[in-house]
Amino acid sequence: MALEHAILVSLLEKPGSGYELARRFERSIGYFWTATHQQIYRVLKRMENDGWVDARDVPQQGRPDKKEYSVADLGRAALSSWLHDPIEPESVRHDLAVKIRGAAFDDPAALIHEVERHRQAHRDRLTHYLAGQARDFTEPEPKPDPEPRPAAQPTGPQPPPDAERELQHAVLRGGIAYERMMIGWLDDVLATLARFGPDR
Amino acid sequence: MALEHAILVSLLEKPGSGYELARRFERSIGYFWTATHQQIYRVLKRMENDGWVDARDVPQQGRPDKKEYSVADLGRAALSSWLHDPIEPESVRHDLAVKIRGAAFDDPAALIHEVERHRQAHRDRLTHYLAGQARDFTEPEPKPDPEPRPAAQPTGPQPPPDAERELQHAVLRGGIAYERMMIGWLDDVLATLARFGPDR
DNA sequence: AGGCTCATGTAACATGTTACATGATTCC
DNA sequence: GGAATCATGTAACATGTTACATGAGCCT
Repeated sequence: MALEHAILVSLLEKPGSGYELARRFERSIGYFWTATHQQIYRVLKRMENDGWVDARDVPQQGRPDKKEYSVADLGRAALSSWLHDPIEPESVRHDLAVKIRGAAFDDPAALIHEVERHRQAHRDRLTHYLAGQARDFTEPEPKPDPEPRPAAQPTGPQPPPDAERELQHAVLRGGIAYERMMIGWLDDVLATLARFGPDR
Repeated sequence: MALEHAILVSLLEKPGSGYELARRFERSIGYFWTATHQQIYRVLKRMENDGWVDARDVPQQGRPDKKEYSVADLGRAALSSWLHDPIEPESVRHDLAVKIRGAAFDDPAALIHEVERHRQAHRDRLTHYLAGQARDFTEPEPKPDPEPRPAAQPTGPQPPPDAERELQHAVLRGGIAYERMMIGWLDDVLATLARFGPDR
């Protein structure tokens, strides 16, 4: 499983509390992974016990204190080892595809609204991703980091600092490609469903 | 959850044993849903208890007997009701995307082989889908069913008989679009990774 | 006063994965 | 004789989901 690893990556990109992680999993990380706060708190506790992350209490004004987590050496090593382990290419799970094949035994036309809803959701996500891309990845030259990184971590190899940004962009382009593909396919499905009108 | 519904759809398309279902989940149904035989046996047992499916012992020559399941009226009703319930558009989970973002904190070039492996797996699947499409969906006219369906089931509306085939094809086209998208994206990722060579 | 956001959690349950177990037949 | 396929299952464990719980402060 990779929830732990997704958390490690997110904390390496920026330390934060369980709550903040949960929010990120609704946004940028959520492009390719989802998790609820219950899951995150549970896993985070285990990771703390295993020494993968360090926690530090951060008092705040006007807000409850938070525990800010950051990646410990053991966590960094665990991530590195996972990165070097091959994983099986997963197959997708599409509830909607089950519905589409199931519609043949019910009323195909009744599915049109559902498919249109999904199409709209994918359009919305695409719009959101494109906005994010325009916001974060339009500068022709990556701006020279005005404040250099705190310090090079002691462990492991150190890729150039803009690798982080470039690879985030590559993943975002994947999200964009996925949403575009889905919109196109759902149009195809709608055209197919339309051929089985309500009274045929 | 939709494993039960995926099983119902598969059994409506053709009755079969748990073992046969498990095989189908590695093939056609597996395009959009996966399940191991353990899961299938467990769920199938529950479905039988709930009266969603009927089981019938089929003795075979040279092979162990099998329990052939078929969809009962209650199961058909359950499927129909699920089809009419809206579901949330799911977000994807891509281990590989976690790895790609994680590579920024390790050695990006070390990921190249892994990404190439995945690209190959998607190419293989695409080839397999295209072969299936050529095999099953090339006739310009759907062949007139020589042996008409056993009998119209008593429940629910009855779409035209080629709806099943057409909708299966639409789902397969989705699989094809997905694999093509992934291959294109992984090429993009490879080009990005290549910019962070082993000795930069 | 009521609802929202920030912040962290417990408990129960549903699903999914991995390992193990059995036994017949067919193919090499 | 050994491996693969057909066929069905149990048990233990890991993950993921849903519901519930608490409490401070901010906004209207």
